[in-house]
Amino acid sequence: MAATPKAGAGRTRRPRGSLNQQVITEAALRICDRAGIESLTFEALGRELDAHPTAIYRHFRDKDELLLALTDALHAETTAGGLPVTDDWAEDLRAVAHRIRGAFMAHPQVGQLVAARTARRPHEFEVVEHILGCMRRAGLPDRDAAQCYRVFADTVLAYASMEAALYALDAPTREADLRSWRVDYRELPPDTYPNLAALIDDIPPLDSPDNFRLAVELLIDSIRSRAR
Amino acid sequence: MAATPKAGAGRTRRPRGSLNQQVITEAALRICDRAGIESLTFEALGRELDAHPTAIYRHFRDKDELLLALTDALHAETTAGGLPVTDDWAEDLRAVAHRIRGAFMAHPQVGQLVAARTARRPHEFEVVEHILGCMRRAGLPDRDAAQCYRVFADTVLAYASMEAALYALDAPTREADLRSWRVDYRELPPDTYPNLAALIDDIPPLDSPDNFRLAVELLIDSIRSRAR
DNA sequence: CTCGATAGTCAATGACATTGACTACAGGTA
DNA sequence: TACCTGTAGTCAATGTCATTGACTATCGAG
Repeated sequence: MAATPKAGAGRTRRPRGSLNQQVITEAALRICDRAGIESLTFEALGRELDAHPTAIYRHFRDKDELLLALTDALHAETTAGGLPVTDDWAEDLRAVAHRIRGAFMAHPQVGQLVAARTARRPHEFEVVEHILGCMRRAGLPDRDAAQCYRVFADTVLAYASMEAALYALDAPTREADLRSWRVDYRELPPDTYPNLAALIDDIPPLDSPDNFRLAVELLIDSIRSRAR
Repeated sequence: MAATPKAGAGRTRRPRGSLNQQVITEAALRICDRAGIESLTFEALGRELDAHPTAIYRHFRDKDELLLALTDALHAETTAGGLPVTDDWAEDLRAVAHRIRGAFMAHPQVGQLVAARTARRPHEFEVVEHILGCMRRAGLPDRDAAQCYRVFADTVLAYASMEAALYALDAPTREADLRSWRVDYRELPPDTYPNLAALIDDIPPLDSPDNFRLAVELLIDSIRSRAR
């Protein structure tokens, strides 16, 4: 029965204004979430949209441009509904950091792209403005506020993106990575690696959410003491 | 004149034991440094080694395994000659962080892979041991030392990898990314983005080496105060 | 000297992104 | 109403890759 031909089961040509960056981006996001970034092909997009694969090229110059749009969608999700501003700048920094990580982990297949493709897109403006505000409210002078913004923001992006990458690995590979810590590291000679031997049981797993939390706290603590 | 046929200009079959993971990895590194990661194809590797492209498959299961070997080579370069241990744990942490970044920036095409492919390989053991030692010398109790190790190491890897990714972009794309900050951000409405308008001139460029430096200092400062 | 294992070679194969030519349709104009 | 015209959607290549299975030369053990 209609063995999935070109563009929809015998369907007619796709109506004229029915494709745009928005619907294509959403379809791409669905494919990534469902089947992984390596399944995001023009072929698959065509199927998802019930359109001809190359119809995408009328809306994105190439695949890279589509990927950039996906990362921007993540930033949009971060700021959706507005970023909360309280009278506690540290709490606000914490909140925005975890919101960024949340968006990345909700779509890890896309989140892992952010570190590789640093492009700054429209939806990031709001995050920049927000974090800058926190730094000023912390009491940092302009120069320091600007520098700490850059470092805080980029550290959060880099860390969250790396965690997303781990989370995006297929199960067997990911398991092998984690196993390496649980097993291989325990078999090293204690006289060559004394610290490792002593602390191996205390080292948090690679995928513990506490790692990101601690990273953020360390940064905030430092910023606080610099503000004095 | 011998228009570069298959495996070397009419050369005979490659001698039997002449290929191994070592020489292949080195050839791959040369190709990445010279022409970029996207030029690292089996075809190109064959040319570089004067061997048949598929000869690689006798030494690496697939391309992913080769890429993993490349990231391990970076860790090897980090620890080459040993990591210096002084009586100042903070200085030692600083040194190892910048050494990691140095290796990544020396081979940015490979460095950008590390965040995406978190796999821990043999040559990283030494780095782990070293950083753990610093944390203990800082005076942190075991549990804290282990947690701070995890966060410090992963932050450094993630940040350095992200910087490598920016540095690995082709010149036009990279220039566009940087331009976005110098130009686009200046055209935003000041009433919607007051902090951005006020601090735009103080924000360090995306590619300033001071960013990484400051990130490391913030982490070290926090670790120091936790050790008390 | 013979055999067997295996490194190196070779010729497909199949998945993709990308391109250039083609077609149909919407909206404007006579 | 009929005729343009630009452009979104379609289609059929093309070229680049990684990967595979079969083939062959070579090394070392016996």
